[in-house]
Amino acid sequence: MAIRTRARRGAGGAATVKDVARLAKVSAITVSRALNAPDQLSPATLERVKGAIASTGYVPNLLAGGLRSAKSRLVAAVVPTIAGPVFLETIQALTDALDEKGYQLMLGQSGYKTSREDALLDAIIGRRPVGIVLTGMSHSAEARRRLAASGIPVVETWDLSPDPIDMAIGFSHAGIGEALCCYLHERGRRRPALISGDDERARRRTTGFQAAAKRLGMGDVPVIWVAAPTTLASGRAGLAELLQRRPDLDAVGCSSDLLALGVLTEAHARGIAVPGGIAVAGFGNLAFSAGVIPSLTTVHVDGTRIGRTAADYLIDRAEGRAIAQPILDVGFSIVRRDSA
Amino acid sequence: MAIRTRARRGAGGAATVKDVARLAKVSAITVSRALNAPDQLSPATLERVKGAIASTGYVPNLLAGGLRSAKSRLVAAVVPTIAGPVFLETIQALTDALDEKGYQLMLGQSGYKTSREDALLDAIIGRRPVGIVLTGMSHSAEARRRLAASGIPVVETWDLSPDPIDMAIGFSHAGIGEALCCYLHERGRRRPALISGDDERARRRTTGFQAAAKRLGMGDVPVIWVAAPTTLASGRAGLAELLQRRPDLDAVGCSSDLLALGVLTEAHARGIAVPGGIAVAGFGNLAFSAGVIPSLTTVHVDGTRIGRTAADYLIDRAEGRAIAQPILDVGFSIVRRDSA
DNA sequence: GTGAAAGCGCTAACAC
DNA sequence: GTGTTAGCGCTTTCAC
Repeated sequence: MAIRTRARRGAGGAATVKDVARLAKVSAITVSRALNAPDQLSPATLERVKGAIASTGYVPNLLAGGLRSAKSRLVAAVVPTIAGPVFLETIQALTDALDEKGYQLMLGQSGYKTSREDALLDAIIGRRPVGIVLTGMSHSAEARRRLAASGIPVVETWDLSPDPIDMAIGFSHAGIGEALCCYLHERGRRRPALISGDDERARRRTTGFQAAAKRLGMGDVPVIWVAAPTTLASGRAGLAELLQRRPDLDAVGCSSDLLALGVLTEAHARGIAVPGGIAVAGFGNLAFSAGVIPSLTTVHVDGTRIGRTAADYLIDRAEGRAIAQPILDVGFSIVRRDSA
Repeated sequence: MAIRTRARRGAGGAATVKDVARLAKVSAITVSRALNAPDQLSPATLERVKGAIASTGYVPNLLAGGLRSAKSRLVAAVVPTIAGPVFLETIQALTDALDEKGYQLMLGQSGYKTSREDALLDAIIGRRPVGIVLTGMSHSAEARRRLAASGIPVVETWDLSPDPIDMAIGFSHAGIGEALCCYLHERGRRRPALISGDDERARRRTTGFQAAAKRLGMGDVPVIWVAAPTTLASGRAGLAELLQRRPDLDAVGCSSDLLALGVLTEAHARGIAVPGGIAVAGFGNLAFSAGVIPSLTTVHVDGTRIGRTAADYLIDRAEGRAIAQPILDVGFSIVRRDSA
């Protein structure tokens, strides 16, 4: 009877290496090798072990393996919220790229509230991920310190801070604001206004736009600040308010395509021609932006590339390879369409 | 020297219970208790241990803890793709609810391709999560078998299959199709058509709609099938094609709000009045749906409730509580707006 | 090509 | 209240 002690299958416990080993008449380590280094085994043994794995339904416990080998094959990503459409491409690409290489993604939301950020960090660091991807997160000094102290590779994305914690893949938000302002100026617009979400990155685009406007002699640019996440409704309300403040405006830059769609909608409701009366530009190049009438001029950022590169960087680090460009500017492009 | 052997701080290794224990002059288990059962300790010891934790920067290794206690505090969620806006609310609510109770989310994408589904399942089961949330996933028989064999609690969401693997939180897709058909019929529409994504759940809504139409004597309902993910552009193209097939149609039901926005756009481009000429209805009640002109009649499903309830169910299970309603119908509602 | 022993970092079980 | 011992399931190391 004592022999059957470990055969506690079905009683809550899953099959372990030992169960498989016993069945295949090999040692535990041979089972491990059948999965991690199959070419170290003779074909015959390999076959026998595989059979035993199949018939026991054995699925290796990655907690145990990760503990021993100090390789968790887990990557953590933190976004402010997943409900905004902005970072989805990046997360999608990240998950896919990780999956291809046998890594998994753990997702955390910092949710614009700093209070829980520390608990979230502990939960992440505690799982000893091979890397952490920070996306659109404005982290406290304390958070930065803890991340650095943890020694876990970190990639900050969707931004290019002057002194990243570790690695960074992003672009210049101020640069986008400037570029958009110049774009509108070149097309003859002289009285632009902005509708912007109140998150940090949108704010930086706004500042960039205003600086460029000043330089180009377009004077002060009125801004409507709306609470993130931005919506179509706030875009409509924003245009309405802007028209009161400055009835002669000839261009509206929006910090998201959803806001821009709101502006298009409100303009249509009021009989204002776009781009005849006012030009409208968005940010994000969402799925609907090409299809609306008039089609929406916007700023495109390659979120997929950001996610995929972040995965590559972290896996390279995990596997001991050097990163050629730890700070990578992926740039952006203005997608010229009918609305501006 | 031998005494300092374990003090490998900085050399890649993070602080462990032992490091903290040594510093606080207690045993390892006392450190463990300071974190997991603080009221079992005297205030003085607790204080000392906390100080040691702070000064070592100790973050418990959850892999080790999870291995020993067989409690991973990890929940896995699988979605077909995160890039569609449909499941976001659910994932957001799930993450938030888990976070509140000290659990984390691991995210996987089945990506419409069944091939990698098995590898994904192994990666998930291998981490011994306390539960798995399946969202909008059409799983193979083999996948069902493996999940059931794993003994891990499973919640299937956004659907109500007749024989769930374990638990289910969703609603009837066929019921939505029927309800929408009746809604249009009541409003005097007699020649409806559909534009539908080709995923399984959309297909079920379509079938429900057609069955109801037949019962109400509206004859065959033409359907345009579009590839998932659905876009505004495919909605525009869909309406164009429908008008060729059936120039006298008076209502269009869409399997997503994005498709419906495409239909509104195309109708506008062609000078067709909505709802005067044709009525338009969507599905999903996305952020923009209330704000467009005309505002979009659509079907609302409480994705937040689904996510939150899924988290509750799995945590209840993990902590040994019974689930009163393992199969929960959260229903749906038709949001009556201007377009229909 | 295969195995035995040891131990990753933590906590359950049982002392005291 | 606190400590000792053992062991979760795996893989590293060294042996043959």
